[in-house]
Amino acid sequence: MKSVDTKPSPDHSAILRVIRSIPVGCVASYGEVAERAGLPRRARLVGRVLGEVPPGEEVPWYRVLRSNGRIAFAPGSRGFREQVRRLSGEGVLVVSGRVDLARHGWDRNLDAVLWAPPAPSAKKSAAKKNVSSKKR
DNA sequence: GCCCTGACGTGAA
DNA sequence: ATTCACGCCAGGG
Repeated sequence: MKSVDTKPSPDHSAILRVIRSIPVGCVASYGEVAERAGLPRRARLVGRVLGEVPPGEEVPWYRVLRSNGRIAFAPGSRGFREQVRRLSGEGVLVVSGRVDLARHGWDRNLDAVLWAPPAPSAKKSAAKKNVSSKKR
């Protein structure tokens, strides 16, 4: 036997390693994963690798989304529903196939969360008595 | 080896 | 918010 074995590509394992390290309840974009794996601009490779991951592997593939927080699968498709289900199961809110990265993003800037942005509803209702009705 | 496709990303119109 | 054009790169035909 010379070289008929599988492909232990370092990039491949690096990507899986990063994905496996995404905390529960958090999500990351393909681009982020690629970057953290030392492969900047290789977002597509991340998608390809995930597609090759055999079922049964302990890889939280569902925590990986597009850079805009949208699920990569076509809405309504099998994978789409499965991903929504899994994310919801971890407490990640998914609205219209989309996740609020400022809230669940792994790479999110903590300032955005700790500083608490001004009430966006100040335009419609000029603060009646309940300043915050959503978030938290 | 060339061409097309794709679990992507970003900037511009 | 949407659509388009490009950039990137591994596979498959």
